[in-house]
Amino acid sequence: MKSDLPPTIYDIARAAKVGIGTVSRVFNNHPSVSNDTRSRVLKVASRYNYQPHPMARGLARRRTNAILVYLPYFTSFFFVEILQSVQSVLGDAGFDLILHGVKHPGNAAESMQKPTTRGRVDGILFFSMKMPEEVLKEYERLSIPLVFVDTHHPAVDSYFVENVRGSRIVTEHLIEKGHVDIGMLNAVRDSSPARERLKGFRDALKEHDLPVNPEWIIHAPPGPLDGFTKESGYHAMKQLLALPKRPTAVVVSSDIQAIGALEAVREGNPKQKIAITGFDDIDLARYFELTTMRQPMSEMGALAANRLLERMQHPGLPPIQRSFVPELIVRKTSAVKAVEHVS
Amino acid sequence: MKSDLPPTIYDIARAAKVGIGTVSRVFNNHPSVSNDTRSRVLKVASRYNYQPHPMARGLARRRTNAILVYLPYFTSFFFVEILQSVQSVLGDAGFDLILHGVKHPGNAAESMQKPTTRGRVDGILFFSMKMPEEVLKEYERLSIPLVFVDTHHPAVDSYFVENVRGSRIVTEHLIEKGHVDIGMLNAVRDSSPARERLKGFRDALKEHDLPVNPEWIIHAPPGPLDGFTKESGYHAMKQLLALPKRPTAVVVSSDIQAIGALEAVREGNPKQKIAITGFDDIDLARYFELTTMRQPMSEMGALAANRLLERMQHPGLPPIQRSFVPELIVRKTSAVKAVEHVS
DNA sequence: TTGAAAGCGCTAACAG
DNA sequence: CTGTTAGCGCTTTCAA
Repeated sequence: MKSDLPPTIYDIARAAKVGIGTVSRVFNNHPSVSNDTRSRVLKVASRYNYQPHPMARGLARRRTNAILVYLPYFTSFFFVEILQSVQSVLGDAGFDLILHGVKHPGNAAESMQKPTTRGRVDGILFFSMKMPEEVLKEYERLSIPLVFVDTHHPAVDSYFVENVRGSRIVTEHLIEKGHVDIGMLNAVRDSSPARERLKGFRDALKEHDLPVNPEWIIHAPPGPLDGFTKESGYHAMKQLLALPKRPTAVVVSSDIQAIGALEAVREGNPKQKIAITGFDDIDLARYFELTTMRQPMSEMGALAANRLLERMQHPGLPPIQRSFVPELIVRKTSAVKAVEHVS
Repeated sequence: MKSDLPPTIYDIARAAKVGIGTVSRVFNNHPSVSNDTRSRVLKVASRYNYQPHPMARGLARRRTNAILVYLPYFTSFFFVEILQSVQSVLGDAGFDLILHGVKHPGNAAESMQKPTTRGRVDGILFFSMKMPEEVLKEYERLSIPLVFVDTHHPAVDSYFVENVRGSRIVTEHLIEKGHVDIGMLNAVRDSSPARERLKGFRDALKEHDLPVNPEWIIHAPPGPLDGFTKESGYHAMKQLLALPKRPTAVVVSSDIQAIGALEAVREGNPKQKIAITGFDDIDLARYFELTTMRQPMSEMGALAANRLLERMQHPGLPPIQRSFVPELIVRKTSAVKAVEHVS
């Protein structure tokens, strides 16, 4: 006797004296069911506490009602905020979120390893990593809806921040403040936001005929989170402070690193203060009075999630590229004057 | 012609000239397959880029390889840290994580609403909320493995922090510092950690024959995250500062609230400083030099995840209750002396 | 409007 | 060691 197993559609059908097809129709809001039978089925179902089995349903219907969120090890503040809005949008649409944190964002190829992707999800939200072309091809072949966030590719819906532009904006802010000797503390060299932010930095200096001192550009060594960590910022700043000649201002590639850098400065207690800027405007930034570039994280998350929903409905849509220009938030850490250099 | 659909086990079987049973065995590491055929199947499979369909597999095998993580709207720092270790343990064991953030932790009954729970997951990790008895009963009836974290129930594996004890410890710390007029800024009144922490606070005062001034015990109004927010702490402290007679020290029910409180104090700039303590020891606490009670978050997460794995293997296991005593971390915010009260 | 039957893609006996 | 077959629980024609 299969006593305690959850009830199946057969149990309900039998108890309601209808065919399983009818029960199915009721649970799928199919119009052609008489009100009478519908309510009868519903009553029986609720008495039995019946709920359609998602796996069986998924198999038959060829969809899972789950979407995969693929992101770099999800410990960072940045993602917490985005995830929130994503979950809100997708959850309301009746989708489950399957989280997949990638330990080392370098090889996103891990993605294809696990069967997770196959018939398990209806769509994928892919964050902040560069997807290898082969992997992308594979997804396309399987024609599984895909949306990029904080990264981009011409063939895929992409929602991202204009890093180059943003980085140029903060750098110019520093220049306007009178700084001439400006350095940069960057994340891991081959991370793409890192590269873009470096470019923006260089562009700004070049445009203002300011020299780029290679000694003042410090990249994080390979490590967790691609160097977008407090520790990385801390060490980079230590390194910078150890230099005989130091910049008066430093552009840092993320808030979290900037906070680490701030700590290093505080410890080092140099007589000449250093202006510091971050990137992201995470919650913490406010506490540290950190001048930074704000990224519209929640907005990006929500838009991307909605786009994924759309694309799942209409697979043929041409990919769109939506970029956001980050906003300069001026706080105290960039208020350091560059006096000694004004001649 | 079913050209572009993902290959099924039949395609592989045909191409490798074996039965589907054999293919299945290969993919399940069943021992009784000759090395010869095994490698042949594997080769064909990789050429076809075949991957077993999780839904079909789940249906046949009666398990999903996914586990549900059920937690209060997952924006808080606390959970980010726990999630990290959970994902690590469960991910390594080959499970997917389905995240479910509850907007209003009050009615965890939402849990049964969505079909999510039914055949979609093999186990559930339930965080920081009190689960209604009826819901618990339902889970038991379905005999779905369940583990509690940061909450507890005698019938369920529970990993939690001893809030009463912890709260008493910080309070005593303040007392030892010479404080006599001590207040408490709490979360929403009916949240269970809030209640427990209040009890610990009271116990400590009582034990030391210190008066409990009801005016100095401020509960957060109903709101997001049960009042475990910066804003809640900020407002509570404002309220306290507005009082004619104020305590010299305040026990706050979480770090994040304490940080809000700190901000209120800074703004208010009272001549008489106030000692403040938090609870949790989130990352931020260090920056604010906040004295607090550290909870072993990652450890709890990992242990709970492992326990869930165990329980899924051996459903009969008796429930265990594992409590953790938080550790007092003394920093600057409690270093305020209570001079005026020493007679 | 409804029931019956044929899959969805896979696993797990059951025979060889 | 391997092929065959009967489900897993549901959706979806196809007739009635």
